[in-house]
Amino acid sequence: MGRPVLTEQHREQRRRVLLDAAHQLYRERNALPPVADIASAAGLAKGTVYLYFRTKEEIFVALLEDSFAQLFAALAPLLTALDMDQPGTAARFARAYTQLVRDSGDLLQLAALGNTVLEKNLPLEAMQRFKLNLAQGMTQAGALLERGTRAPGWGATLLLQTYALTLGLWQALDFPDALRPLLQQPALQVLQRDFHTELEAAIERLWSAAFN
Amino acid sequence: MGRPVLTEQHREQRRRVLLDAAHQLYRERNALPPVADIASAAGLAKGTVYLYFRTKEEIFVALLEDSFAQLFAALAPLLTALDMDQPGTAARFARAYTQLVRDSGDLLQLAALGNTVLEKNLPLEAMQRFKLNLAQGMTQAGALLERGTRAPGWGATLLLQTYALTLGLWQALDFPDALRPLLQQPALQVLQRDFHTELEAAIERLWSAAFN
Amino acid sequence: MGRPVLTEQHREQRRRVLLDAAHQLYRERNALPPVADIASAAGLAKGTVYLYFRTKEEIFVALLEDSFAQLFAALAPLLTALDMDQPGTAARFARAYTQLVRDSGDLLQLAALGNTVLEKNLPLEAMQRFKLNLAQGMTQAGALLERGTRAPGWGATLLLQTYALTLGLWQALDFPDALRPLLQQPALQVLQRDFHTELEAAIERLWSAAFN
Amino acid sequence: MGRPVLTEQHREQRRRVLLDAAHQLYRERNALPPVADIASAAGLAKGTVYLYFRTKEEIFVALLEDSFAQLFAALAPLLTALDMDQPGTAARFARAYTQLVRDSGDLLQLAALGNTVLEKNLPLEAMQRFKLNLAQGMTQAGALLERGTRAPGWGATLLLQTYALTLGLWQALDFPDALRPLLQQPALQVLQRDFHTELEAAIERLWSAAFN
DNA sequence: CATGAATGAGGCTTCATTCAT
DNA sequence: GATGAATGAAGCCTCATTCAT
Repeated sequence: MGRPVLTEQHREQRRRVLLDAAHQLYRERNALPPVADIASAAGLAKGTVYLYFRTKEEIFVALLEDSFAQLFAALAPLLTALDMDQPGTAARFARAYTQLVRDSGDLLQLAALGNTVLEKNLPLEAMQRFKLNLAQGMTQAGALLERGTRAPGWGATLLLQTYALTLGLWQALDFPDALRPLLQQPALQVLQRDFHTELEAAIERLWSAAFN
Repeated sequence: MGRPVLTEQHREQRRRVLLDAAHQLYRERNALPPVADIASAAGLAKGTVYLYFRTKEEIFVALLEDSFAQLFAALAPLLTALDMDQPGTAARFARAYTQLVRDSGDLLQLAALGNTVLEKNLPLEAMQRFKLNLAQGMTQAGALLERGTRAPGWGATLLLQTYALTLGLWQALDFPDALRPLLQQPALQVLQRDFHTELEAAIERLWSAAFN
Repeated sequence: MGRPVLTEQHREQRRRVLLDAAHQLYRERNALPPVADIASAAGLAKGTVYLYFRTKEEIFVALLEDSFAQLFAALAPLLTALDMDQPGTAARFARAYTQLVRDSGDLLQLAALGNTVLEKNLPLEAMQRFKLNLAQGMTQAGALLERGTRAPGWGATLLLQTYALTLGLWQALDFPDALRPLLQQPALQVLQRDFHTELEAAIERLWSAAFN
Repeated sequence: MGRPVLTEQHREQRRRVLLDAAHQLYRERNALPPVADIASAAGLAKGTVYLYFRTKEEIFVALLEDSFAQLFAALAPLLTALDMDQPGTAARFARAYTQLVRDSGDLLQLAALGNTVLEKNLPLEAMQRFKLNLAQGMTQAGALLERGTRAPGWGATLLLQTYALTLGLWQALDFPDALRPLLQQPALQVLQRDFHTELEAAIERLWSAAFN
């Protein structure tokens, strides 16, 4: 009676192809590309996209979710291994964390779209799932930090602050390419810093307060 | 020289009317309103808008600049009065600062548009001016913090981090209205916090590390 | 010969299921539903629909043919029993006919689609068959009216006029649901009449002229 | 302060150009043409169409309203001049009316779209206006028929029936071009009649009953 | 200066139909 | 026969911006 059940795998593959194409185009253009372009970059027809995503925005939230999932996955062992009784916890975490962020690709770029662009045309359910995943990730990672000796919620709060600092710093220090040349001006000194360097310092500062 | 002065005043008035209309509409709709709507809300014709702003986005950057200017203006006396030799500096600042933010209207909402929406269609010069203002504001306010006894740049850095934490936290905790009902779910606990409360705690933490 | 029979029955069953589903959805939405919806309402797959109908429109013409067949089937005994020598023939027919129409479900709604929507994408052959059926129905029923004493074609003509009056009246008095509330306005009085009441009067008038 | 008030005239002109273009295309294709085609046929840009009509469908209702207005305008003198005390009223009206219909262009073709196609995407207000106009036209023309000696509503009712018969007959006798060749078949005799001839006969029958 | 009519690029989404399995 | 994934044509409408008056 019809087709075998290769379906589920196949479906996942297709989604992947589309996500990769979208990701690629997003990087190139720094803006949500038209669906037509995504489709053709994926070697599929325009209509096919809508078999896998209900909305263009849903594609990008999916991308964002992937990035977050990866980040949290990488964060877990890091937090587990973190020896919080030794001095220098903050510095050690800041360094490792910055590396994670560095490896996380366009996470921040995508995340910055979140509140403004993506929410505009996103099926409610998709938005909800995204927020739930985010909350869950923070809660679980937060628990790893508490080690039973801290007040419940302490870890999640610290991670929330960490995330906020990261996202905000990225936005403050990100410049459109066209503006890059102007960065030379001394008056712009505060803003012409290297994001990752600055991130490490900021996180260390935040965490050092949390571990005293 | 009679003409230009009158003209200049008039020009400023017109800009103001347009900015107010745009601001108002933005608040109502949570999205950049069409130029036609801004114009008619201001009691002007569509084409007139372009006599005062080159781009729709320029309107909103102007709004953003205003907000920042106000914030920095309010920040200066606060920083000047801040007695950094007393204990509790961080807490005192956090409290006062949170109040400023609370009073600053839609600063954050607008600021979140920055890197993604506004930069997309902004005359280079406008973008540049905005970044310069921001940098200058931070540098100057930062100097107030240093009081000569700190390394140059120390204050600006702290303020940059403060700003980043504020902006990022706002984005993390902001929910589209449509999602508000779902906030009840316990799984979303981490994200269902009150922004200003959370902000005060985060800033205090950040600053407490800076003052040890 | 065992196979084809079973097959033929089966085929007829399938068609029926699809027709019923289509009919149902059409009533609910007042518009030709997407094939996907018809299929799933029938518990079948989209592709399957095309094993039984060449075109979406063909489904609805089939529905229409069914309705007409029923109407003519009910009309025959009525016309046969009609005593045209008695006075009041027109009134008696009008009453009985209106009842038939009332019982005929969505015949008119579907019929109104005919010239505009359905013809747009209908295999020529299907359109032809439909028109033939209609013509035949009228001719045969018309013959019943003539009773040999009238000129050939007289009956069919009267029935054609009867049908036309019915269809046209339905369209004139049909209002989209969204407009229903506005029917209160006195200016709309002419159009806010009950279709069946009006139909009976109109048919009686038409027929009374034919029987003098 | 800006533009003179040539506007209103100009606006009317533009509407006319668009309506004519739409009308023309509709005749050619027997289907609502794409807005892009209407625009280019009118020598205007696509977006311009939406300065004059909110919806594609609104264009066609406007066309329909025009046709009706013309028909009613022509009907008034005809009804006024109609000597209802002479015998042969029905025949005289039927002849004159049929001529009006013949001259009315695509009125019927457009009218047949009404309940099905047009209502699908029509601003409520436009639909309402259309129905009001129609009702008003019938009511006023109906009053002319009553000459004070008939029950109020009698005339409007007769006209409603007249309209219904006209519209329905047109639909019954209209064949898509592709089917024209098949009309030769004797089985289709009932339906292969000339619309205007048939209309005159039908109207005469209807009216002859009304004037006895 | 101010106007607002005109422009036309831009982009999403729906859906009938096909066809490989 | 049945399936449903894939296709890609089709078409509406919005809106920033320009420019003739």
